[in-house]
Amino acid sequence: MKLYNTLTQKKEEFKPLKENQVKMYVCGPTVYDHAHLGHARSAITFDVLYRFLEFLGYKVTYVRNYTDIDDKIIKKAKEEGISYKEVAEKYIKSYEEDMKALNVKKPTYTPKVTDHIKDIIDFVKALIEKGYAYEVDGDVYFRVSKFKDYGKLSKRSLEDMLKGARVEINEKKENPLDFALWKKDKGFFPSPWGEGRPGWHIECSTLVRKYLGDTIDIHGGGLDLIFPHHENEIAQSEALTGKPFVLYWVHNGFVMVNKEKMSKSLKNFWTIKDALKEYEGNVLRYFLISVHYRTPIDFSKENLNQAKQAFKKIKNVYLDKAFEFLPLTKKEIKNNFEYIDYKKEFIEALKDDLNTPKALSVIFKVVDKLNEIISFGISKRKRNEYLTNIYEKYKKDLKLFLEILGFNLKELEKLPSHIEKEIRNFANLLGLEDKEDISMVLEEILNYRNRLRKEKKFEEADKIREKLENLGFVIKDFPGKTLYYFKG
RNA sequence: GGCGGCGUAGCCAAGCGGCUAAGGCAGGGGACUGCAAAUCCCUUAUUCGGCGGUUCGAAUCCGCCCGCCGCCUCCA
Repeated sequence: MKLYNTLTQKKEEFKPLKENQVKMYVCGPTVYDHAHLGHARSAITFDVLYRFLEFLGYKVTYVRNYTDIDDKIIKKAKEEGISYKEVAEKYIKSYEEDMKALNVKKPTYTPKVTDHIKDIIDFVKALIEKGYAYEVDGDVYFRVSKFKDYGKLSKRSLEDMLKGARVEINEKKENPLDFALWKKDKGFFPSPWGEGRPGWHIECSTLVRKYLGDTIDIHGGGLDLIFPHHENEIAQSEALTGKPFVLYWVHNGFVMVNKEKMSKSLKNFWTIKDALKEYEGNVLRYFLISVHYRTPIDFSKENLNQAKQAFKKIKNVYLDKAFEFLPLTKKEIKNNFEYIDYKKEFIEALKDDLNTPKALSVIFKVVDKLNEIISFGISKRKRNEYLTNIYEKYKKDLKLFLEILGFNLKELEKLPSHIEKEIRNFANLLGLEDKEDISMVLEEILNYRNRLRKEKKFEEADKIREKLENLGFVIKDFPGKTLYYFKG
């Protein structure tokens, strides 16, 4: 497949270091608050990449870290009067809930920084030994001037950066651009330089090396991490190992609100939890992948509602069982349907730098085909083997495509618990036996209703239909059988 | 100032040198249905921010201009 590489600023053919094996690292959240839609975009972008690479047959080792020690976490802990560990724990839990709701597949490893302090210290020690770092009064800094490739990812020279002014003046540093590897801080972790804690960038370099090795295939994150975070990671890692750190740098674009970046400081963010109150996880996923991952995406309720409507079309056909309920005939039914295999088109779209909008358009082609067949079958009031075969193939393709893009199919078919409760109450009211499986309960109701229809007690039967429709079900009667699905 | 990105129908969004400019949302007309929902058929950009240039041929390449945004400080 092709991937855009920030380092070369080109779309490149993706060739991992080891054939059929991919090592991927993505910067996870700093856990000091609930994650917002920007975090969701990053998580979902790389989730789709992860799933797609696996689909292509690669064995992927995917690592996403939790930065659970940092200035902001400590600040938050002070504000709330709890320990930094409690803050981190709380928001890791929150993040994991969000990931679950968005159906983001668990990475192979999700290490926490505080579980790897020793590795970090070893890393820093080695950098000092090699002359790439120096200690001043309990702090350790990276000596930027010693690393000749500094700036190669963000495309800026040391002179440019200095001219950029806004560089913090720190008397301790040899060069204002040197960055902290270790920060002196009482009460944290013992080290050869006294008690302290890791600087911001060192944790990723350390964890990459520990879990994946000196050179990895893909390193991802939001565009805003290019500088300084990823630039500094390169400096640390390549200074230590002398080997290329990352083959493909992949960065996702921002979530925008009114043409401004969604961010904490602008206070224009929606947390994932806020969004989930109004939109199901599948809809948020649809919204976020309906734009190519490198293009900025505009967040607004209007756009989210469009995504909701669009996704509903997919959902409807996915759940529609009308065709399967049509009576099967051996006779030929004159038609000009033929199966078109869209798999290649779908896969090619994703192979082209993860073109998810294009992939979605292929899904709609399959959706249309299915709807055409269903509609045709209903108009003839029957189906045959030929049509059923095509129908089933399309249905299978649809399922496959939705799975690759990470949609939660189980969630699609699941009934909201309050609806389930109402159904049970209703069955009870009709004097029907309660069953554990809710679909069995529904069958009971519909069987009961069909007996009424047989006895020509239409008025009562219609009342039952009305009740189910009010609960959000689509009810369609066919000779001897009744079709239902929950549309919400 | 340095580096990077964006501008395609009412809205969202693919396309990145050549078949009739994908797809979705919204809208209009028709069909099906007792009604509704879902769905089907038809319909919605001679044109891709502007102006030049390269080319047999450009939304796609080059130049200039206009507008918007991001990074350069913590940030997905």
